[in-house]
Amino acid sequence: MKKELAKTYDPKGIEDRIYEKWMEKKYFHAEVDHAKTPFTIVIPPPNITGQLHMGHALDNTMQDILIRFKRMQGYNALWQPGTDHASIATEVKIIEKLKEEGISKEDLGRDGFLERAWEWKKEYGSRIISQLKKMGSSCDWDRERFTMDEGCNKAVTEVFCKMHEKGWIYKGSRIINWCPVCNTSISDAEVEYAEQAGHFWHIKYPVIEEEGSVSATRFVEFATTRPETMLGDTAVAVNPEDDRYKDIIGKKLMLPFINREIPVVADSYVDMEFGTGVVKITPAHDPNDFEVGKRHQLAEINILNDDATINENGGKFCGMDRYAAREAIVKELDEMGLLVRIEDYSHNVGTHDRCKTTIEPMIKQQWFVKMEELIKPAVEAVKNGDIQLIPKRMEKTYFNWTDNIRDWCISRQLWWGHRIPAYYCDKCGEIVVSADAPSVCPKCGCEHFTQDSDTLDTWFSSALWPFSTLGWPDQTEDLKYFYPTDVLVTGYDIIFFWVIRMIFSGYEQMGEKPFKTVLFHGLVRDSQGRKMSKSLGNGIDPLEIIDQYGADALRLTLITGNAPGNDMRFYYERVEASRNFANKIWNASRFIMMNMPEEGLKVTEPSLEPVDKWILSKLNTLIKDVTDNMDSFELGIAVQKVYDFIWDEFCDWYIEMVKPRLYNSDDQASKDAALWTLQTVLLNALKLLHPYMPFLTEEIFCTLQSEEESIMISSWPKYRKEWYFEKEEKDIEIVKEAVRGIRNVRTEMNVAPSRKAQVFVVSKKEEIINAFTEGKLFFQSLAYASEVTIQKDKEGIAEDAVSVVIANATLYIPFAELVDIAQETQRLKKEEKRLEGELARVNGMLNNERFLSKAPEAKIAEEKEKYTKYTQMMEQVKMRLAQLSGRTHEISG
RNA sequence: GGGAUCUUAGCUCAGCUGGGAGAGCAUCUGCCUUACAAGCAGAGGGUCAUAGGUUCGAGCCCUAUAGGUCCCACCA
Repeated sequence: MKKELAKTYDPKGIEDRIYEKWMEKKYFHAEVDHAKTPFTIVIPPPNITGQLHMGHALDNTMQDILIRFKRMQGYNALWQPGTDHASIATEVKIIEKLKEEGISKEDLGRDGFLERAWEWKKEYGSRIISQLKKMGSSCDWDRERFTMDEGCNKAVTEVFCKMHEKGWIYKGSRIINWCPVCNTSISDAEVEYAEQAGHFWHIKYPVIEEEGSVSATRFVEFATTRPETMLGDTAVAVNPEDDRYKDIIGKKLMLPFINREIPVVADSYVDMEFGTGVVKITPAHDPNDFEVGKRHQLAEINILNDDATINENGGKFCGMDRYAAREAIVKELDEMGLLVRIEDYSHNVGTHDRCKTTIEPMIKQQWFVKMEELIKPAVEAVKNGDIQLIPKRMEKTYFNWTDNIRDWCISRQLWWGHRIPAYYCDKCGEIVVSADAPSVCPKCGCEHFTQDSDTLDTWFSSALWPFSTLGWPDQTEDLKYFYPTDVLVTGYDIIFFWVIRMIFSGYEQMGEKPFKTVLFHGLVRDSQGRKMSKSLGNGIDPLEIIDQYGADALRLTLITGNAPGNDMRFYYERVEASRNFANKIWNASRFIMMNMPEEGLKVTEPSLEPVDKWILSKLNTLIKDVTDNMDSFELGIAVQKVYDFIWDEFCDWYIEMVKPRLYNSDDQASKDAALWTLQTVLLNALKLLHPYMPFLTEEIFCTLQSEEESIMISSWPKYRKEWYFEKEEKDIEIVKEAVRGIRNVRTEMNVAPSRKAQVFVVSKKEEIINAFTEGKLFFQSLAYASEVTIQKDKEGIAEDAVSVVIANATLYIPFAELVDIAQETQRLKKEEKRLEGELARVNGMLNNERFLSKAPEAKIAEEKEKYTKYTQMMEQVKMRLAQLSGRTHEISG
């Protein structure tokens, strides 16, 4: 039956309809099947608070391409989807919403708050999923998971208890990063350093003399960027080698306001060259000072409340905000004559990556994961290639982190998240870590416990994602079959947060890597190269693009011309180009369908003509190249090749070349062969393109091949020996070159297309003559030839014919009127010059003995061949020039 | 301070293990040729940041320099 398609491709309506069909047919669903090889990808779970942004769009397009590719190749492809509870991000959002209602989370209480949080999850968790579906993502939605669902919680608890037992999870008082706004500790990875303009306050403390009196003349001067922390100073340090201060080491200073006597200690941590060579030591509020304090047994005095106001240890500044206190302290120091000077100073300040609040280092009891041993297999795996990072340079970033790893602070003072499975005896305070609340205290026998109120860092559960989603800690069939997963696709920005943690968790819990390959992509930036962000308002909504241009166009845009790990800029013009390509394919398909017989094509073994063999051979090479590229994750290169093939070779050449055969019904066999080839090539090209543009390819495939139900479950094309046609490829390329040559001179000579002209081909070479004889027709349809005459010499060709020189042949096109000989001469001279250049290069190589002795045989042979070709072309150009010059003389003489 | 990366056509970027510089968009010229003007045919445009080096041969490898971007550390 003849199929009708609309004149332009309109993705609206089509995409949703097709996606629904795929869902209904359960094509995305994967079950354990030992007859097939699994190919697994776990999705980087998007936040339940999130909305689809360009980063997701890119990330999911890449995954979908790989999954669809492998599925078509016959793998049992599983794309495991799910969402992340994103503890802090979500909690902040919910608090904001509560604030609008005029209530705080404390008003609701823990249980009430969690109830609200689950409601939130229910409402918004599905939003991002439906948006992913719009992209065409072929995830197995039957397996959708959530990082805080029952199974994941079981996994988290299991890991926590196991690691605690092993001693790798411990509770301790450490300097941690405290966010006073979010009211929680955060890990080192969550601290973002930002350059801020600040001040360097030069301050001095008076020395306490031998007799115990505070000196009015002797001071020790130092500088600080955070003067308010002086309230917690418990020492001042100098370098032991520093001659300037040797005499005061061991002496005491008087801390202003607090009137605490603090010692001068010697510690090599102090840089003599920097500032005055003196550092005030605040062990409770600075990581380095904390270390110094440990070495010198200094007191750790916390001066801050959780909201960053000064606490009772701050004396009269108690209750003031940290910045207000800073101002007040500086003012009073100045009045006391202890402020030496103020210097402008730009320095890096640690901020919380979520809320951008300046963090305060504080000493707190927190839970940590000991990293020293845990990280080892993760380092080894990447070193020995067990896990491959793409691009390879990401390894350096990876090792940079693993080599300087510090213990991971995993407790968060939040409610939304996995609650720490630690219980404290109400009577004696004994800590019991276990999956369920203990009934009796092992120490005192008390039966009342209180669970740790903290929750875990959200990445703690994401770290288990590759196996928790497959059923771990239960030894499920899914887990045995699908684990380890194959590829992880993600942005390089979460390499520390997530990738590394999944790797060491995989080795520790499963004894096996979580994935074989990590494919990194970069950031999608705006057209000016800026990060897309809410505050800048420069974000482009993928859903709007889909609405306007279709998901396929968006997907193609995100993949084309982008190498792994590189950032890209987003341009509407590029989406338009992608959309145009979709339309191009649409129309080529439409053309083919319009020419198909009503009853469908019956031919099974067509007698192929050279041009059919040529395009099949080209397709064959394409299949091989694209498959190779995709196997090595070169997605951008692969799709570029499909694009070029479809647009240039197939549409601009092949279709144009076979049109006369389709319009002429005299030779049914030839027509059938053309139709068969058109259909075969199109279907195969569509398959190659399907992972990139799933909707369009499905729509055409099903219209063209009504007996097959879906392209996505069709088989991936394979290279076939019988589709390799060396001779035909060569012959058609010669014809193309000649056609291009003729078109070229015609435009240069300003000959209107309507004016047909006879073309003479002069060549002595048998194979050239054959190629042109076979391709005669093409010169009429593609190069405006009225007639093509092939002969061995110049006999009968007008002297003023325009000539086109190609290898082994010269084409002459005599136009009715005189061609401007000067112009024609000039054109040929240009060609002569070009050939001179080519010959000079080839000669340079072939006359170089070192080249001949050292270059590979094949390369030498190639250059020799070129030499012959260019020499022949040169001869013909020279000959033609000589003829024209003779004619010029005739005319002028 | 340490590290990574980039510098290729007017713009945005490809260019895999070294072997005659590419694409898209933009520009110019001609075409509404019965699949497609979201198109067709043609054209112009690049000492591949700079300077050295290795090599028969360098956009690609090495060194240095300049400029941009990013990551890590955080000298108070």
